[in-house]
Amino acid sequence: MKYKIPRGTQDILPEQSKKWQYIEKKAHDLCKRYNYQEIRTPVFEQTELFARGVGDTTDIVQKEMYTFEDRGGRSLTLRPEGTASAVRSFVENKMHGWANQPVKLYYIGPMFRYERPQSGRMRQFVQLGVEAMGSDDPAIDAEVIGLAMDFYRELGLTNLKLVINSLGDKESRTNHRNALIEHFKPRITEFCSDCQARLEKNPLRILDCKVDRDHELMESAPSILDYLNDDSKAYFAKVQKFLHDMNIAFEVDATLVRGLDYYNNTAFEIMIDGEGFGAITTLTGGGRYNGLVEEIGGPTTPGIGFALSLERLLMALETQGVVLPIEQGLDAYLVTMGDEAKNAAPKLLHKLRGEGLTVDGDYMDKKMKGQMKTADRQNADFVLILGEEELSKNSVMIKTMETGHQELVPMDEVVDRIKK
RNA sequence: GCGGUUGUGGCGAAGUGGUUAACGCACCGGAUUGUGAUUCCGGCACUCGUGGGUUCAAUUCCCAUCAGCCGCCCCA
Repeated sequence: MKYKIPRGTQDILPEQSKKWQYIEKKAHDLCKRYNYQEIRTPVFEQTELFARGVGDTTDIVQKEMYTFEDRGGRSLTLRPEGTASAVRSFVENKMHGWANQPVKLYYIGPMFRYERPQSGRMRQFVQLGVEAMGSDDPAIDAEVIGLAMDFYRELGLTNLKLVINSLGDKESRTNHRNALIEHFKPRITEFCSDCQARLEKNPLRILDCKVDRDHELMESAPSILDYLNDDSKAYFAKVQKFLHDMNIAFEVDATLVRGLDYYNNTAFEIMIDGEGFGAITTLTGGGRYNGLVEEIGGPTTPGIGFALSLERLLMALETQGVVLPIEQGLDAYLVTMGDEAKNAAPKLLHKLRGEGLTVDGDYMDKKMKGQMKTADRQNADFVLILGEEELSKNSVMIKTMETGHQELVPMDEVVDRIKK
């Protein structure tokens, strides 16, 4: 084969795209109920936006971006995530001046990261992202988390685990980070090579290392929760109270770290339990990013949001055997015999479709038997048989496929007959 | 960026250094000249991911490369 799909991408074929349409519609409906409005931004942005927004020490920026130069010499990047774009648009369109605050936005669209593909990780993948900017009320943290949980719940997913943590403000984070380095550094050689690399890069990650989980220094390591200042502590307590009030189960994990630089205070992940799901169990990641709008050039504005992958959602639905209520099949299939009937087909099909019916007919010049077989395969409720006999009586033979019963119906009663 | 594993028709899957590359499913045609099941009969791979090498001869051996899958890192 001469041409192949690019690595880490996929064609979503009709059988799958039905599911996509279903979950996308669910997302739109749910966001509407929560009063979040859709925003559509370009799939590429100035490279600098991501370097600045996502953080130039992150893996995403350092080694995963699709960056290219356009003919005008501008450095552009296919978006690796959606928050930076949403914030850019917030600032550029001066949304901080909008009458309704906070500004509550969502988007669904493809993101791009240059990584080695594996289960649940593609180079092009689709995220549903939700962002609320302008409020630092802990109630909106709970709202955003609740939206994500509702989305999964309404689609029928079970065995979900909500994990939350507080990363504190910038000062708390720096202090904690230094404490961690001090804690591990003297004996870092006792740890795996990954952890040794993590020490300077991201010491927090040492805490959830699978290799060294039983090392005695793990238990005694300083917890971020002990480094929160009073405001951060009170804020985190409020978020937990609201989640509790909303009857949303969660657990606090002081080792939960998010990989993007912009997070502070509330951080959360929604994970899935269960066999056969592969190594990647995080379905949703999100958190608060109070410094980001300012970083991008806007006024000081708090924000919180999350992103979830639709591919991973579909995988989860698949492994849990959730069947989505997707309609399929035709209302009717038109079978014709003879040239005269064949010539009358377009007019009849067009009329039926104009009445809102899902119908199809033969374009492969098949014999009657073949046409019947096609109708059966396509799950048609009715077969409309049109031959010389029917034409001469200005009628159509309507066969109910399930029962096999059939009767001759005058042409102008066909629509009513099928609709009921 | 690193590691493991796989690559034969639309799909699944055998196979061998040398004559027509099994079989199953699907599909197409016929038996049934106006009817979807089943059954029976027939059809359906100038070719074994791609490129190169070894050989009289390669789908089979060697090398490279690309891709899929799984994992590490990281992330949604």
